[in-house]
Amino acid sequence: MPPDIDTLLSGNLLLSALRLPDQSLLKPHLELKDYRRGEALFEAGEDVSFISFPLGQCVAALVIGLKDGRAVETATVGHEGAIGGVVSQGSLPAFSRAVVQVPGRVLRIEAPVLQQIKQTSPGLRNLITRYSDCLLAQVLQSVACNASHTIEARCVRWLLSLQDRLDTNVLPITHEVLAELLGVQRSYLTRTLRTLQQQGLIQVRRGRIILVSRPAMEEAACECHGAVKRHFEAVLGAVYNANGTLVSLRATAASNNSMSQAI
Amino acid sequence: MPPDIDTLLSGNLLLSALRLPDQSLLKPHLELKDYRRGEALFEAGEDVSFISFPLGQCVAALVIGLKDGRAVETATVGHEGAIGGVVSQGSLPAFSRAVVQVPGRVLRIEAPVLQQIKQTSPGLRNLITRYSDCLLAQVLQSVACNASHTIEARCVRWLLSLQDRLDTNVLPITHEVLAELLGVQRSYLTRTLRTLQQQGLIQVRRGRIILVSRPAMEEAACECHGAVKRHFEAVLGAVYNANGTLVSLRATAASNNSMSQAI
DNA sequence: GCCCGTCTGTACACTAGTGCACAAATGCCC
DNA sequence: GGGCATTTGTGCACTAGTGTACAGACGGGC
Repeated sequence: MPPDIDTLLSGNLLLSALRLPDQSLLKPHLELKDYRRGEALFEAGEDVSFISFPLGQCVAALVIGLKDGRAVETATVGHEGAIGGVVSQGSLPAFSRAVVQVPGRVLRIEAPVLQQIKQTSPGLRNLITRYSDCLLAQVLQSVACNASHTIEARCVRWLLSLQDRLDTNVLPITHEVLAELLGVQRSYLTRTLRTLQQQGLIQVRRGRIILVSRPAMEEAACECHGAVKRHFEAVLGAVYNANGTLVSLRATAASNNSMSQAI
Repeated sequence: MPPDIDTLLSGNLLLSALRLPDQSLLKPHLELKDYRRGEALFEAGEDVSFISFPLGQCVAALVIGLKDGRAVETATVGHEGAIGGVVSQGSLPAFSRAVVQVPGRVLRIEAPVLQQIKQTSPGLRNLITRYSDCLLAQVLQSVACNASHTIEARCVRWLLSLQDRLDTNVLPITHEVLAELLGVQRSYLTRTLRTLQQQGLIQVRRGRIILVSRPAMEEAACECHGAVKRHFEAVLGAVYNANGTLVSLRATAASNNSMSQAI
């Protein structure tokens, strides 16, 4: 039995924030797709033909490949966002690779079709603009973070931000992969994770990391996690809550105003 | 004598890439403003009310302030671009601070007015979208760069990217300021600059750094400088050249196509 | 042409993180 | 329930970069 489209839409915070008429405009064009860990949504240099909205637990990342073969993560996108031509509006070559970190499903739409619909829907335009701004904020903060913070703090930040996008405290990732994403040495990361475990923040298992104490993690993380989250709340908080449904992203405080003009 | 508006427009590559009718739409709303080194265009958290187009040699930077008082540069903007609500389209709180690195003049326009004009001008919309994508690319690359490359390589990258925006090889910057922007220790940066001087790449003077051999610098820089530049050329190359005037940004190769749909 | 604040050079002890090699453990598959 | 690939743990030598302190040099302002 094919899943109900409305149920699917509700798996992504952006899509479910749209008013019903806007949702209706999109529905006929949305396509459901399953991704496995490691699969690429698009490659650097390719024209981006689809914009994808991760559903539920699915998490993808924007990754920059370097000459020496490393591939560093630059942004994480889960059910709070969208990936693929969000800023460029499709039709331009992708600068980064998009790869699935946590497998799952996405709803995707052809970029030109989305552009078309945006012409007629201010709500959709507004929503995507707001998300673009948050995506940029996330990346800006990471530039400063990578220039300034220790691997330990960055690692904790990363774990928190993955958990924000899941609803479990068991994070499915190996040291190897995490080290690659952070752009650091695997052996050193193992030692860092050991330290965190000794401090009682996490439990390390083969292929997964279990968060034990979220408050202690937030203490140990660099400020960057909180800074980005606050920006999301300021810019998209009220939007996410607009339809009074899902209040995810583990809202810490009341969502800021500064966006009374609504969507 | 007030400077001729057309001469001013030609000082910014985005503005001068616009077709004449689009330029005419903007002209009545553009305001000329002078900035001194260190002045802020806007502060983090403020609503961004203006979008500014740096003219000639003027260079500004997006800067993220950290708790410990450091302030790391996340993006550089000169006469090839614009700064302030480029992605957010104004009307949202700024996530970063914008500060002038190299003094000069900008043409600025109120964000809501620009939004208004964008409604009626596909060329303007397209241009700003393209630039937004390049800005994002620049920042994405910096995330990976800061995670992976040595201070020496990053420093050389930074010097090159500043020179791209000036037309001189004398860069007006102190070790202190550059170290802050890169998020590194001043004393170590001094040593790094010494090394570069010994290798014959630069000359170090009080308050300025003189590039001696651009080819050697490009050799010593990390790949990031080139990667970002190629993306600018792919996405904006033909646009910058559209009016057949200024061909700046030290074009290395023929500008790529992939954007035949023009602006 | 001298003064003084700012900028640059350098020394030193120290820590964070690299790079590599290999051993040990886990857990999935049959 | 044993075998085996993958993942994790750890040892070690090394380098890059921090943090701090202070001396010296430059050059603009008077």
